[in-house]
Amino acid sequence: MTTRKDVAKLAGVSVATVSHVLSKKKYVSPELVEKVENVIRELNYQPNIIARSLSTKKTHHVGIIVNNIANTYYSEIALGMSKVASDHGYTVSIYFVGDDPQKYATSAIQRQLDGLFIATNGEFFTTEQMKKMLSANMVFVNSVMPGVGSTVSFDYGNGVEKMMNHLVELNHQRIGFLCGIPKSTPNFLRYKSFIRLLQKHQLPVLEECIIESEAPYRTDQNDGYIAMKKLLKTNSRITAVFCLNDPMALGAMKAIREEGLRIPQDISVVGCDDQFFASCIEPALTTLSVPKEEMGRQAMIQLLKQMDTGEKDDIILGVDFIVRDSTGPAPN
Amino acid sequence: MTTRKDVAKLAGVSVATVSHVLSKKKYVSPELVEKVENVIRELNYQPNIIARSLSTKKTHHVGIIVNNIANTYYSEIALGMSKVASDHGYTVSIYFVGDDPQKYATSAIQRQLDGLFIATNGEFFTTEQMKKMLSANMVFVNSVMPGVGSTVSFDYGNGVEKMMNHLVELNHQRIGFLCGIPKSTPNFLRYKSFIRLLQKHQLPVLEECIIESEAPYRTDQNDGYIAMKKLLKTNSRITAVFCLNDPMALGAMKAIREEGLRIPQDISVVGCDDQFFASCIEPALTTLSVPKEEMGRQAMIQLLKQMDTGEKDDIILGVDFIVRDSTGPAPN
DNA sequence: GTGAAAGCGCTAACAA
DNA sequence: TTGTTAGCGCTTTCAC
Repeated sequence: MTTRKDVAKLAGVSVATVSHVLSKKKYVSPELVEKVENVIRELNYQPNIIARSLSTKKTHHVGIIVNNIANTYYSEIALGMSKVASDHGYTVSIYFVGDDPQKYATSAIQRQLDGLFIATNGEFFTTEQMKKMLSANMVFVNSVMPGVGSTVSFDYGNGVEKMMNHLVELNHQRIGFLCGIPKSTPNFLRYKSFIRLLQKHQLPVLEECIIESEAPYRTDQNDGYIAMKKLLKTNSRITAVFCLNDPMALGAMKAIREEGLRIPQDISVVGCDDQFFASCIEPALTTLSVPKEEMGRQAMIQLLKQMDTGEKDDIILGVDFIVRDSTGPAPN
Repeated sequence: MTTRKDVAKLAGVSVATVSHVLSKKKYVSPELVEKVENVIRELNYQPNIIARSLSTKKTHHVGIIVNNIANTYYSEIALGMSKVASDHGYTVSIYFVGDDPQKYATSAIQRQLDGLFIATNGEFFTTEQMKKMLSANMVFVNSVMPGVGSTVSFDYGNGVEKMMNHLVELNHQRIGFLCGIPKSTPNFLRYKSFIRLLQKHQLPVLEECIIESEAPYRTDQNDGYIAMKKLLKTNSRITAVFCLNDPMALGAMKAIREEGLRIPQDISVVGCDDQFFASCIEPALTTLSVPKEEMGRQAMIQLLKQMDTGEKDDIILGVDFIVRDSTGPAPN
């Protein structure tokens, strides 16, 4: 490994001078600059970021904690983050929420991460743990965690409202919700909005038609399938079902078909997220569309700002409602 | 930040002793061990990995270069890697193949990554670049890159063989292939096997029915849709189509439906990867199933081995063929 | 303008 | 058995 010392020796200058031309923070005579730059090129010298980090106490390394990177919802968010991060010289590491939250917290501290994104759908860390995690440093949150750091979130409330208007227009009255995670999850906007809007439209809140999945709450197609089977077994004669996300909707559609019911003639299905397959399946899925990559981008931008100025913000990103073919008029 | 020095002072021992109890490599009297451990707990001391790395020249940090993490194919591989990595105290950072391969190479060097996985479907780096990348260190490859590092790959050849047997049994003779990436891609096993097996079964190689996508080769549902439209326009009267992956198959199915054709009565469709949606869509997709998470796991295991012993291996993972409802007898 | 040197937190060889 | 100390490669202050 070639170090700054090697460069200095070959260029006949001091190590400090090499640093100065590298950082461009101090004036160095053009002759030396050139000489040093030549040697750097010649030796193909690459500064050691680890050493720099130790000295500056800035690692330019951030982490993102996600539920399940194999879910495109999270991976697209991660993609957005990575793009912005990369443009700013940051490296991003991925931590999967697995067994032990403490483990990630520990690693994040020991690695001296400059920042951390929390992109999970539950409350995996307590505020206390969070604060400790980066010793009062910047922490990013996607699901809301007041006071700890900036937040970037989707305006699900608004999205759910548009969806409910749509369903009501189509005369749906008995509407189920495959909510995936526990109703009691803090800041569970989709759930809260769902209830609020049922009430607003004076529709019944059918408790037995709001189906939570079992831990570990994968909220994937399989959870959706199971939940929908359960919902159909209740015999509640719902005419429409809202699903936490598109994979769950996909599973739900399968369950519906297996019962010999048609979509949307017998049951309308609404998903959430507008994942890549939503427009391709048959029938194409009506869904809420959230700007996932943009969220990742915004999150990283907020992190950068927070690291720079200490300012914390709460960003809310708009949600679109996309009507496709999986919703139709309620049957009589 | 509390350092080892703080611990030493409070415990009334030397910094070395603290290290010794931490590393457990040297005997320390039980009394001191306890004293030190108490102080560590009291101060909530966390060793600084950055500093350790600088000293040991091991970062316990690996990188993975992927095409598109938003593709579950890659994200599941990443998941497998991460799990094993995490179990061994490694952190994994993700690099997205974007504009500039050089950029990742540089970052990997400067960050002193211990290892690097290359999980892309093209030849983004030359062997030369690779070698330089980690100064003859361990590099992992998913698509084959002889001599540079260990490889882990899927036995696509075998999978394609099973698939072709299936199609031939169903009397398909004119078979298309949405191959996504250029046919000329090195080690393009699926393509090579496809050709080989057509010949083996004495079926025609319909050049105009092997559709490459356009750069940047996203090989997603949209590429599949476009490619299938193109294929149908050739009027080649194919009765079956093999797709590079499941998302492309999904797009292809949409294109087929739009032309008023039925699956599988008019055209049989085969995907590849067995992604999560394959079994849920209608008709359920016949596809090659590859153990993605297992591949990630194996890759990390190989990396660990390579870092430990220097041994390089070539692992080949089996591929299953899963018959579902998107394939049926060829029409007359 | 340039360079010497202290220090970032930790490891590990060597002393005591 | 425990402690001293010289690095690891880089930054940065402060002399010269």
